[in-house]
Amino acid sequence: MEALKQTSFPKVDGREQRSKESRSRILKAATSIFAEKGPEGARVDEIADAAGINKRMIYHYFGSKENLYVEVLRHNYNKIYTLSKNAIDFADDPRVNVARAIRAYFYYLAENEAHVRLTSWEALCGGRCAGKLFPKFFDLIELEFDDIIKDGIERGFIRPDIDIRQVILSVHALCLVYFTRQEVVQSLWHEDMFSEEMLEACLEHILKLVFDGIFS
Amino acid sequence: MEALKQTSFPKVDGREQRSKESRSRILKAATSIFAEKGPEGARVDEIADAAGINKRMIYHYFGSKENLYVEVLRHNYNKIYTLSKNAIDFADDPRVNVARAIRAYFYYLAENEAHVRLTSWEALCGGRCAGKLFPKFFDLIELEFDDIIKDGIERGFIRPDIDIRQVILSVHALCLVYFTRQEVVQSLWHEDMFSEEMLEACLEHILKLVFDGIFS
DNA sequence: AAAGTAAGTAACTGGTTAGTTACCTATATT
DNA sequence: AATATAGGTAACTAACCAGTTACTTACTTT
Repeated sequence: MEALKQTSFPKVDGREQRSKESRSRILKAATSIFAEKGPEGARVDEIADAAGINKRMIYHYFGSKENLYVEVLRHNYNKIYTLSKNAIDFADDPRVNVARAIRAYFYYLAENEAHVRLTSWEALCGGRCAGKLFPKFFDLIELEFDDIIKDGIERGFIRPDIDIRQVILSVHALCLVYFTRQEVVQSLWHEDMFSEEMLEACLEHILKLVFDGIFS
Repeated sequence: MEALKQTSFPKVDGREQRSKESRSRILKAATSIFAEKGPEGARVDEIADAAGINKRMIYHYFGSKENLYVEVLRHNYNKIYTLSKNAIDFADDPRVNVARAIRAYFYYLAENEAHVRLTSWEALCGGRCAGKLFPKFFDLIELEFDDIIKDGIERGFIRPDIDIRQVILSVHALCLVYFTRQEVVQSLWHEDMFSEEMLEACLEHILKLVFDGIFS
């Protein structure tokens, strides 16, 4: 490997590689610590420790704590944006489409605590970024659902008086609440949640509610 | 008024009165600043300024920032606890009961931003208090709804396979989301929300969803 | 192999903040 | 009127934290 010293093939463990690794270690550590403590509570020293690098390097790669935070958010929004872009896949029955979309979102939240917490901090700390820098996400969701739901209304599956934006917000709320309001979940169930069966039961409840309501 | 110097009638503007007023001014200022900035972001000096008293007095009346925060939370939970205790009022139609309960909760949230934000901070900062100190609230709600919904099931208005806890959580989620996720609301509606008509439209959507779902 | 450059370190700085101290003032009791 | 006590103030302190400086190490290029 010492033979590969041409310009186009830098040493495998060379500066460039280490640099990239440092940058991504910082971003990973920052994601978990910003998610845990929020943009105010997170400490630059703690992020540096968790990333196993010197604090100076955070300023070298990201300029400031604020900038690092924005980068963490961008990463986070890109992830779900890409995911939902690729999730579009039309089936015949609009019920199947809606159910699949809800299921995908619900399990994404269940498996990405950092996403849930980062957006929650953003919501509380005045949406310093989310709303302004990454507004595309809900535009996409709206467009996506628009197609599915208009198709459903045309074919008589969905009530024509429905407001798509309300539906999106409601589904958002119904999925999110299990992960953002764990004190409430705890105080209602008095036991540990989030086994595979429990999650599936919650999702099923959401689907039943969206499809039929609670009244018979 | 200077004549009323007996033991049982202290001077109107005496120490006791001023003391009580100071205490409640601190509590009021603390509520609004803790709600705005959270338990970490709130500054004791800022609370003192807002209350128009010296910082020393906060330590005199409440001992510590943490203690003051707990007191603010206790106050907040007592308020809604008392409110929902008094809201029980059986009508014949379980639909009327459920609709009234949802309406009351929705408008309580709309009119009490501090409550919405305080519980949101609590949810994120690890429920240092809410879950442990004030678990009675959801027990009460559960008991209350339990009656209403069992009555509804017996009389064939409500689907018998429904889990009451899931219903409570869903209603909680559906009402809360308008006030906790304003970036999402903004990015869906692109306009200022929360006029009287808009609020009523949102509530109507929630009721329709709970009563019938979105499918026809 | 020498020079240049980027990665990395440790120790520091200036500003902020929870909590304290020493002191003053007004009210209530004797 | 004298004394005790609770309400109130300003200035301080010890800890903490974002960001910086001056320096060292190691890789890459010539």
